[in-house]
Amino acid sequence: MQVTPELLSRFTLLKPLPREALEHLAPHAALARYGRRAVVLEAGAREDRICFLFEGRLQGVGFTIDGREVGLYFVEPGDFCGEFALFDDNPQPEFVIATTAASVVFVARNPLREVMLQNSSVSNVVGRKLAERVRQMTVQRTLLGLSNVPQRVCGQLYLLINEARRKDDSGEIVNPPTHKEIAIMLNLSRETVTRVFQALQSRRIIRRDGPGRLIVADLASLRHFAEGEEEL
Amino acid sequence: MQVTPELLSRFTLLKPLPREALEHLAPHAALARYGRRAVVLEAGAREDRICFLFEGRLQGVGFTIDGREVGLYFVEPGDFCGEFALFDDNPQPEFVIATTAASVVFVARNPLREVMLQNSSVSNVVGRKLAERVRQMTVQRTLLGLSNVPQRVCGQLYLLINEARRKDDSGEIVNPPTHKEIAIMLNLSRETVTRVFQALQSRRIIRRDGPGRLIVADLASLRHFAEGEEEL
DNA sequence: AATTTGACGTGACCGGAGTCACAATAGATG
DNA sequence: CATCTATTGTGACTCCGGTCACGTCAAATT
Repeated sequence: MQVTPELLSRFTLLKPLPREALEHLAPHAALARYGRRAVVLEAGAREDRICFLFEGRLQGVGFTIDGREVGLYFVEPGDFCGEFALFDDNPQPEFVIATTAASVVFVARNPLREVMLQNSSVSNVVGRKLAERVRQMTVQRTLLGLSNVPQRVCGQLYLLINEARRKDDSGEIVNPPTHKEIAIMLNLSRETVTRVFQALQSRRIIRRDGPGRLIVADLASLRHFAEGEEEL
Repeated sequence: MQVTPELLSRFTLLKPLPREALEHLAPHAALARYGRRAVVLEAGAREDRICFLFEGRLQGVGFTIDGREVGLYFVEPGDFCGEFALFDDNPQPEFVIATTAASVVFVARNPLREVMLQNSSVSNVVGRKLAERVRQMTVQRTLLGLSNVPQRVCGQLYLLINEARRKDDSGEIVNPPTHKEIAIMLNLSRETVTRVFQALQSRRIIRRDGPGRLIVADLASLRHFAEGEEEL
């Protein structure tokens, strides 16, 4: 499938690039579609391409030795992943899996690396991205440190809203992760997440709105619980 | 305190730099000493310098809202931390604290950033470092996913040996972290770590050798426990 | 030498999250 | 429409790691 420079320019990372650079990259780019649960990037593989998400949602996951899944982060449209390949030849540390049907654009590693070196803006963006990733992981790690489990769930919900749009006192999460996915992110059992959701729903703090929309009606309360000022 | 180019060249990041670059950086560098438990980098502060560790050991730690400490990583001599400042102006995400008396060299951010941009090797090393950091956090996160707690402790011990030198079937950890510090890394209580250590000691798998040296006598067994092939 | 501090060790108790088992939906698929 | 599968919902039981409350010991500080 042919990828046009215009398509590439829709990704935030590549947007600031001059036209020639995009035209240089386009021949080395390919579009791909994945179904739910499909593996987009494989852990341990030395990937030679970077993955830009066009639509859908991806999740980075690891696996413990005993087979448990470990959720690491989500990738939203416009964003990219697999950027490690730009820096070294070490293998991809984690799997990236499509949590919904998704279409992605792969850009070959070496051309992109060249562009990056010549274009300090890209270099900066990728660096920032990595730094941002570390920050996010730090926050996530901090969440895991919370001994109060409902608090953890509320904190995660709050983070998810941050990533999406948010209004004054309410917010919504489109295509929310399933309970199981959240559980994996937070090192919890699926049932525990369900129970916390039940508690939040009975308090009118969150509410489902059809399939694929979760409405947070009382953002302030959610934050209270997330910050542990109130026990659930 | 005056910092010489020679001193700077002892850090792996700066070693490959040409002499002029080091001389350019030296005037913007400063040596500092910290006592145990002192705060080297403050979370939330917009640091304008990068921290190179000369001797001692540092630990990156976060704090949850309810005041619990969250251990993130260790910094060993020759390594550096606070490299976020090189990429953006966002605040330092976590505290960096001296776990032992430590001496560090601070290098001002802007000169180093200039050197980095002109010197793609440095740019690469810093990028690799960040990537490595993400990998390490991923591994650490995976450890936290283990439901079996003794397994978690063994895994952490195994990681700590990796970082230090290791022989065929035994290894040693110099200046091992305290039980409390390990507990913080693994989201456990100090007592639990102590109990696991007791179990490992009674099985002759690990052994203290005076203060500041922990000997792993039976590395194979440790790995077995870490990989969950045997229950503790 | 006396005192303080912090690390390590150990038992008893308890709460809360995991696990298991099952039911009830909701979505996908033919 | 009928069927199958994935997600969500709920109860009962169990277990294990946190917490508390000590005691011991070595090192640092006076």
